[in-house]
Amino acid sequence: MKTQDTTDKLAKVDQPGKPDRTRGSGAQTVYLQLRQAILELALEPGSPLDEVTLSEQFEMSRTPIREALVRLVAEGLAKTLPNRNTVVATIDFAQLPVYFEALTLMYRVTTRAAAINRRPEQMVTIRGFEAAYADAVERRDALDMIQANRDFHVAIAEAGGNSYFTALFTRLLDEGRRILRIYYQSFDDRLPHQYVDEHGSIVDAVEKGEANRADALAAEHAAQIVRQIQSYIARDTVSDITL
Amino acid sequence: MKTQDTTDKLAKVDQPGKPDRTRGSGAQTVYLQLRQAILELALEPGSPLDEVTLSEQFEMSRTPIREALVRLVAEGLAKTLPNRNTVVATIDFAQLPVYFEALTLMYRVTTRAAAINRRPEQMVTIRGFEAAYADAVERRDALDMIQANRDFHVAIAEAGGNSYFTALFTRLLDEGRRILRIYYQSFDDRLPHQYVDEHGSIVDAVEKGEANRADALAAEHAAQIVRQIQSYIARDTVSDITL
DNA sequence: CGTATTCAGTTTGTCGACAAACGAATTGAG
DNA sequence: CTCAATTCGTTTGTCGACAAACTGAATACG
Repeated sequence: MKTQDTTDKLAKVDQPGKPDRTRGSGAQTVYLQLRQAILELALEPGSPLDEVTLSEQFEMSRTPIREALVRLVAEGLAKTLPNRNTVVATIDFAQLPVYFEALTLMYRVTTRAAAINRRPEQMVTIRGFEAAYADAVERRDALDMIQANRDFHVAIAEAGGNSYFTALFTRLLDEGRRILRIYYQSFDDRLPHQYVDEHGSIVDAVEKGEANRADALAAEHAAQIVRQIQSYIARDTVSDITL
Repeated sequence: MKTQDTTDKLAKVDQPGKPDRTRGSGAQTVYLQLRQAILELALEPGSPLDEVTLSEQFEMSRTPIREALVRLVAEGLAKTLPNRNTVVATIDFAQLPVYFEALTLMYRVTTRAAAINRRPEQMVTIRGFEAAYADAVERRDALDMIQANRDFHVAIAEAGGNSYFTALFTRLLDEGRRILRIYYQSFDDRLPHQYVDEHGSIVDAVEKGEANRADALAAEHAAQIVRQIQSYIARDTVSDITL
């Protein structure tokens, strides 16, 4: 993405040290960028993450690159073949039911907890992301929808106050972006509007502290999403994509 | 008493003059050993993980040490202070309620799933760990109790077939070893025997595929454990341990 | 006497280099 | 012409070195 221009080098002769990059930021930068690229499918599942190539692209040594890769592997977003190379983690469609099961439970648990533990200032944040989602739907911007939807539910989870649930939920939602991204490009506009309404109901239940209702609404919301993705998969026979 | 040197805590058994170790094993070895030491409280929470010291102890360069530390940090077992050093993660007793909440839910969910998805050969494994736990109770070996109890429930979780739940549950149980270890040294022998009975009931429900009963039993089992730990904490006013 | 500053000392973050391990291409035998 | 052994090239795993950033003590200044 960042192509080096030789004229730049010549123009910057008077600067002795070239890469002004704060000390601890190397690995962190690479980690965040790679992570983003993987979740956005800019890096396809299975594509190799070559250390020397990356070190050239990011204009730094292999060491910070390596640290970023180790972190990604620990997070499950990449996989290292010993003595060989590291590749972007593949999406295993056979594990989708299990993924949906976990996702649904986390939807329910975090929303229920939020209804019990929410504080006023957290509701402001939640409402902000709710509006952002509605706005993205209005503009039919699928990417912003995904982002705002994620932020909305993560905010609810944080209001729930259980960091273990929040962590798992966040990971599930982020991992889901790789699936959702396919999904969100292929449906009509009716569903996002329905989700906006469902978000409204959830916020209402959370704010009023109605835990059981919040739980039920979250369950239905999750079921709605799962149903749509499943129908899309069934429709297009993506089953043989063994990425 | 706070000035413990990590040297004696990680006694190196390796002596013969050949530092030949298979290529990819360096970082992995350090990671596993440090992880074990942290979970066993051989490395106290808050104690520093100095890279050069560790590299001397393990007789290897700082690079594999560093990779191990990065992994531990990613897993939440250590924390890096930028440009300073890395320390063993502290146990935050204020987060205990949240921990118990997550632990209880995972007990329930994994046991329920096992009752639905278990296969015969998995029951064999489960019964094996069940016996191992009973045996450890018989021998009054607290360490083996912790280990067998963990293996028992992880085996059940694996029979449940949801890798997301298994992963979170495993992490919770392992993290819990740091707490359980204190706990298991301080109670009378009555409770472990009760746990043996509860394990028996759970296995029975799982084997018969009675999901609701398995769920309820797991919930009660978890509540029992939580109750005991809480009473222990209340009894000894450990509240000011700000590790 | 208290506060700000300077000056070591220590530990990390990053670098370039080298050799092991593995896959692919090449060669040789049947 | 097929298949096995060998060589070659590429990528990783590990190493030692160096400079930056932070800590804490010692010092100067009000």
